[in-house]
Order: sequence, then C-alpha cells, then structure tokens
Amino acid sequence: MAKWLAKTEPDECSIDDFAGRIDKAVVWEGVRNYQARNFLRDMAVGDEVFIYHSSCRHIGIAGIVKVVRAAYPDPSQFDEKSPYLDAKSPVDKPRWQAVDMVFVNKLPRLLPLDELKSLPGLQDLALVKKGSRLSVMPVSDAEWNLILSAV
DNA sequence: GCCAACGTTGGC
DNA sequence: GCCAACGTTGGC
Repeated sequence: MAKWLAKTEPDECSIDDFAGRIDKAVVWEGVRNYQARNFLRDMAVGDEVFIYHSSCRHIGIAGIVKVVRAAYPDPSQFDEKSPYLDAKSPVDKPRWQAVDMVFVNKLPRLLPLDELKSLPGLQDLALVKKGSRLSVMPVSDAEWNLILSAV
C-alpha cells in the first residue's frame, strides 16, 4: 500500500474539515500541476496520505487521511463557476484528475516544517526541498515511519 | 506583504 | 526548440 503527502491550505480544507465529515468523502480536486496529477493518478483505494497545512500560521503535517476512490476526471475543470475551471481541457480527454479521501486521524501534535527539515532521513522528500512547489508527492515507508516516530 | 523559486505561456 | 515574461506558490 503506497503512501503519500498532500498539501492544503487549512482555510480551504484542513484536517479538521476531514474530521468533521467522516461520513462523506472529500473530493480532492483542483490539482493543476502535471507532476502532482501523475501522482494522484497512481493513488489506489486504501492508500494513506499525510495532510500538510501550508500558507498558514502553523505549517506542518497535521494528520492522516485515506483514499476511498481512485483517480477520476476532476469535475471542477469543467465547472464554469469553479476557480479551477480549465476551459482548454478536452471533455473527451480530461487533463485533470481527482480522488476521494476520508479522515483517518489527527497526529497527536502538528509536526512543524522546521522539525521535518531537521529529521535525518527526510532530505529526499520534495516537501523539505527549497523551492519545491509539488502539492502531491509520494512518501516512502521509511519516511512515513520516521515522521510518525517523530511526533 | 515580500520575494525567491518554480512552471507555463507564447513569440520568435 | 529556445527563452524571456509572466503568474503562482509558499515560507518568512
């Protein structure tokens, strides 16, 4: 079972938003970067995903969710009212993918970015690399366990 | 709010 | 195919 990390601005969709709707999956839409899209496409049902809070007061890994529906065409790319509308995406060959995810748990404490940067063994994780803007990325089992043991 | 780093766009 | 200009991301 593969593991992943996904960035989100908590104002948009925080780990608490996941926790507050455990009966209804969150549609992870709006990814508009090809590399991140490819990772989304590789996600399988049951895969676990770290939720990372960015562009906010407390930056870091906040919790874990899991995939309950594998990649399908992101509806927001065709939605005129969505900020994620991509008018150039062909309807018969959509560019962008979404997955559905549900809450698993919050970490006992938020693991801040500066701690993640200081952990030996995470230097290959795109998240901690300077200038990295990748919003969905794979996490190895070793990295996953290291992060959990640092909480 | 600033700004460095990055990905995308579009002219050539 | 190159690359400058531009818009966006995201930490600080």
